[in-house]
Amino acid sequence: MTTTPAPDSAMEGLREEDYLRLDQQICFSLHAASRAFGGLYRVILKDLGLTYPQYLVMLVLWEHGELPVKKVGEHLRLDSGTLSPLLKRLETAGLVRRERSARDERSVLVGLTDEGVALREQALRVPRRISAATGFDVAEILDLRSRLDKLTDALDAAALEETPDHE
Amino acid sequence: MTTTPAPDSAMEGLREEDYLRLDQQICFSLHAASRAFGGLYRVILKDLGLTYPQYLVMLVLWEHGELPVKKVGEHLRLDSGTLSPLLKRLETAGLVRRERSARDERSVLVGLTDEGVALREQALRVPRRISAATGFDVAEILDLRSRLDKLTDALDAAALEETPDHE
DNA sequence: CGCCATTCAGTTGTGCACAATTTAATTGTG
DNA sequence: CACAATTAAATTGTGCACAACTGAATGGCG
Repeated sequence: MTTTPAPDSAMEGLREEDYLRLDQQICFSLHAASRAFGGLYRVILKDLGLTYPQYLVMLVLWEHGELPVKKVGEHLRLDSGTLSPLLKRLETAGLVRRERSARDERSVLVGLTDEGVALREQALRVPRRISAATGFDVAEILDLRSRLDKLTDALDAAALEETPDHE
Repeated sequence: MTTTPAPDSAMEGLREEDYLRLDQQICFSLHAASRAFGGLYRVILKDLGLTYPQYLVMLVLWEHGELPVKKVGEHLRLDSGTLSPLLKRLETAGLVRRERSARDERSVLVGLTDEGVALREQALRVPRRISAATGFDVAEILDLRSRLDKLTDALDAAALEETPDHE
């Protein structure tokens, strides 16, 4: 229980009740925004036959080519428990190919099939539609992105601190 | 993680390929931030025996008291498909009580048990820990919240436009 | 060299999100 | 009043997220 109090100058006058309401606001907002994004992607990606997380995996493969499952997971912050069934579905859909690495038999290399490579052409029109849907210009998007990344780093660090078996 | 690539002032000069990369950045960031938040809440809420979505439901009930399932769903943007099993688990945990409305037999009223009311005392210390973990002050949180809400509204409107059966 | 801790992918189990459907109650309209 | 349309909750089915665990392969170290 070694929580750093982080004395915020502006929070002095707030009671715990106010915190509870403020907290409600921020977690509601983030939760809602995340799901709204997922909802729009769901509609737009329906033509491609991809879900939102599947689209993220395809983006990684389009950019980096063949990768071991581990590396894909590092790019997306996902573990094998999520990726294994997801990749199996992409393989069933014919977009992705999986094979054991010869160099390291523990590792499985994930690569694109011809069909997977071809799908990139369809995907190229997705970002413009998403971008237009946000109503934000590039500067706003970049600014929001940097704030979210900063938030993510802080939250990850804090979660690590809070974890009981953290020595 | 990676630094901002070529912060061009306008979208004019961007090709579709650039869009695809930019898009990757923003959807990665939002996805990651959302899950980082979930991860921290998971750690902090473990003491209370609540998941993050369950905590959101409890916040609504602490603030508004007894409500029909429909109203809870409106506050959280969730439907009965998500809420029914979630509320059943809260009921099993002894925090929540469900009963058919006498006025409208279709409706089910969700209320807090004594135990559910009592849990609020434990929950009061959660927001301060979350807030401290973000490393953001109140002004930053409020600013981020308003941007996210604006984004959510835009995305919802766009998803509606994109829906095929939208007249 | 041989053993053991580590690493990687996969599996299992729990819970959330959401679409589509089902059932029952209510409301609106002729 | 009767009956069709609507509404509320629950159920079913798919997919994602993550913790905990399994099993196989690897690499380090005595």
